[in-house]
Amino acid sequence: MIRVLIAEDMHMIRGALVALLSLEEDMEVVAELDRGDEIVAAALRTRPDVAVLDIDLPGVDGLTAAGELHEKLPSARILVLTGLSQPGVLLRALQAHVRGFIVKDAPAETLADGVRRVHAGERVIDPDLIAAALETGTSPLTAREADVLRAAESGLPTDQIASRLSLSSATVRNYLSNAITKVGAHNRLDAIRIARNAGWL
Amino acid sequence: MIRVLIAEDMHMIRGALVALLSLEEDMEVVAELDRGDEIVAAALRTRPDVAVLDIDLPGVDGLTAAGELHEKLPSARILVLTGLSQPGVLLRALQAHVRGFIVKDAPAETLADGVRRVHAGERVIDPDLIAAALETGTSPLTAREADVLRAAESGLPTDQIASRLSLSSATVRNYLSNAITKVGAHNRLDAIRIARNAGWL
DNA sequence: AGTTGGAGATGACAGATGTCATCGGTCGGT
DNA sequence: ACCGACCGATGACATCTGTCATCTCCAACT
Repeated sequence: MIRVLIAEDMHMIRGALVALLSLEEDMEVVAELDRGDEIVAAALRTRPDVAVLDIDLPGVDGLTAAGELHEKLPSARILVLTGLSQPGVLLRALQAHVRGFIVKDAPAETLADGVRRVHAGERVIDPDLIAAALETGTSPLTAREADVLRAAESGLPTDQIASRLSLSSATVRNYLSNAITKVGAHNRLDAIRIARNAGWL
Repeated sequence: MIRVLIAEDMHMIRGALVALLSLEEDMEVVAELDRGDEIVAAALRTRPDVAVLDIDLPGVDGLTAAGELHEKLPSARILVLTGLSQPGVLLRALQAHVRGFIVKDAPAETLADGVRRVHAGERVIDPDLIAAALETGTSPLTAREADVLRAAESGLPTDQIASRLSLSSATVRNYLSNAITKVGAHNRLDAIRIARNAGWL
């Protein structure tokens, strides 16, 4: 019997995924979470063999939780489940000792299959995603450039981004200019879109 | 036995929802779709009592499909399932003769329950969503203003938006300026974000 | 010890963006 | 026949953005 922990923020999807896994004879869902910051505690209590984590969770995101979980309970194999396929995210996931990476837009059987294979010690990663990740490569942005882009996302003008990050507004413009050039965009909006799709933010 | 059609683009989620509904004694999933433009044909073939439609589907979106379906097969009651809760979308849904509106972030039982109630002729709408919709009100944007905002979304500069819509670039700036003022934003990026969240695009 | 690269800043400049007043045309309502 | 609302356009203006050259400071390599 494979003991499974599952973390996914949308209740209905989570319920549905649990229903899906419960149909399998050799699996048992031992914990259901809707936030990232409860994962480690729940895992220590329920000792799952496999943890299925969504990436964007309230509290802390799935990848951060994955890193912590690997430290505190190395016996639990981690399988990440993600909606959008952002290549950059895959690299971060691998650094967090994630063993499997499945996109929600895959056939339903893939999940149970992935759980079994990860439990058996295999790595499970969508080949298309590997290709995309290699193509996209690692993020060209420095930490600050990424910070500024993230702040720009909410539509704030340059000077407000500056005060939020305690920077000079001229510096903010420089970072934005660098970021725009690096990702090959024409303006900040474009840059945000590109960086988001690549998973660099 | 309630005959259910289900349309949702992410395979795994769709599979999971089907698994969820199949657990109910009084329901039967008679059709599974992953695109909006196949909904009507599939419905005419399988004659479902209730159609569960996701909003953003490839082909045509769920609401457009809902309108068509209501015309071609009025006996099918429509239940819309959506991820983000964008108040503006609810209004469009009601105009498309949708009988129920459920967000994915609701307990799993809500779905089966919603299907049953819609089948019985009731309307099923999340109370929080109704409140949000009333607060947000109807879109303040004219058709063209919305067009321009949508075109601006991909990060194109003003003159390229203009040529794409066959407008003068000065006109584009006027529409953008109007839109920015109407939604209470400070620049185009801000306006896009606000309009998206409200479901006005 | 020297070099490289990131963080942070300044000043100058061109071009993009947002605002405003104003115009003409069309269409639906009263 | 008239009014109002939307579409489309122009010109002028102020401000915001994006680019570039240049500078300091600091940490990490070699």
